[in-house]
Amino acid sequence: MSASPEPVNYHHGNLRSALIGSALTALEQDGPAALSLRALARSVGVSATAVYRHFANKDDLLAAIATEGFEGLSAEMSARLAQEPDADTLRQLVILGEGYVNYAVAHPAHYRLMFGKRMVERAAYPALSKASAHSYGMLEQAVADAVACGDLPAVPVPLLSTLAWSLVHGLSTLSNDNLLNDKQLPASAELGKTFTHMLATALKHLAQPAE
Amino acid sequence: MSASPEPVNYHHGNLRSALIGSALTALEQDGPAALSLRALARSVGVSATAVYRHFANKDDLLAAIATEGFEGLSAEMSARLAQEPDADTLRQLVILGEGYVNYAVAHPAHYRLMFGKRMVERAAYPALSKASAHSYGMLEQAVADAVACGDLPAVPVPLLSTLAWSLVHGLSTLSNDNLLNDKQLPASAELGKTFTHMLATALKHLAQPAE
DNA sequence: CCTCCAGTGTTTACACCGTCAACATATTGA
DNA sequence: TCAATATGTTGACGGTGTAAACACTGGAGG
Repeated sequence: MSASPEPVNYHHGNLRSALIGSALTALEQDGPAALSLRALARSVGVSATAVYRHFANKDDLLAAIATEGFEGLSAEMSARLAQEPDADTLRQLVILGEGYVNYAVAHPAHYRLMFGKRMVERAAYPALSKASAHSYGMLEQAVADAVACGDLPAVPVPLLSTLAWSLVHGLSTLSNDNLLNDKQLPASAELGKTFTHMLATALKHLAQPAE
Repeated sequence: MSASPEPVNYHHGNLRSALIGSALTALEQDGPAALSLRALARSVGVSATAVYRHFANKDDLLAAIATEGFEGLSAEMSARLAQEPDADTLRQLVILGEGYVNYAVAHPAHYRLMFGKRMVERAAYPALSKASAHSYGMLEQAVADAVACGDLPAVPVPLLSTLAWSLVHGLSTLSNDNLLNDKQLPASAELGKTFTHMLATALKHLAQPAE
């Protein structure tokens, strides 16, 4: 998808991407803790230790998947922005938020992994750090633009970004964790739009003087 | 702390709470995936299978700890409310949010566990469901009160509650995951107060007509 | 064409894990 | 006092992540 040469035919064909694909399916069902490298190897018809020709260890595999997740998240947001080239800065923020939440609910396993405990020490995985920084950068840039042209008040950009990020991240995780289901909230397909209203209103009025 | 008889002296003394305590220390360091029942048993000087006299299995142990976490969260929020008995409804909401975020950043391992993948199926653990419902209930109640007395507009309470919860939950998890550290944000001890401003402003202006 | 080598996969082995079954001991209540 | 029950132990089984040593394979240089 991005930077790998991806040899097409060797012994197995392309073990690396087969492993990632199979891992993702398994993750969707049982979560990262339940994912077993051995079962994974079995599922693609390869011996247990073959995995180690492509990944240093389990965390390395998971980091690769998480990286792919951030790339997908950025792609989703970019695509939505591109669809609406004339959006003003506030509208851009809303689009980003919609894209964010939509990606999260559409890829729960990916999303959970991206923010899971195992990935907290991103420093160990440069590609992951870079991908996640890029996603966040899109948000921060949009906030900065909005502040620069006066659509948002001149409040520190990191504070505004954090607010927006907290909102979309919180909504995404709560939804993924089935913590919103028993209340009369929109189906997850509609979550993005509900969020739109929430964020647009909050942003519009945010950061007025405290009192 | 709440509902257990807690026998004071048996074979070990009180294995159950010793295990919970030791588990919590281990969780603070390495996360739930890295917690080993055998290492846990070792750390309190007991054989591996002794754990099974007190917990059905590993998840059961974790659920007990998560339950304790929700009780602590509710307690924190209650205590803060009690300190300020004359707060109006909006101020109460802010107090709850402050308490929430403060608890989360003060007990990261607890918090992560409470919302971790393993605990998603709360239905299997009634005590956990109850404790988590109680925490959420405090928030929803405060929102409902605010709406009832006109301090918040007449927007569906679940929507408002979800917004507030998303915000505090998102901020809490981002902070716990060290995703806010490299930006100029207040030290975690001050996170609660930063949040206060964010939430107070957002709430005050939320739910105006979309346009 | 042959040869060699790096890339890829396998076998074997180790230490650890969660958990079950059978057994041993301690505490308590009748 | 004594049996029932709560608690802890030993031993075993199948699973795990991963290190080491070995084997195949396919392409590059002669």
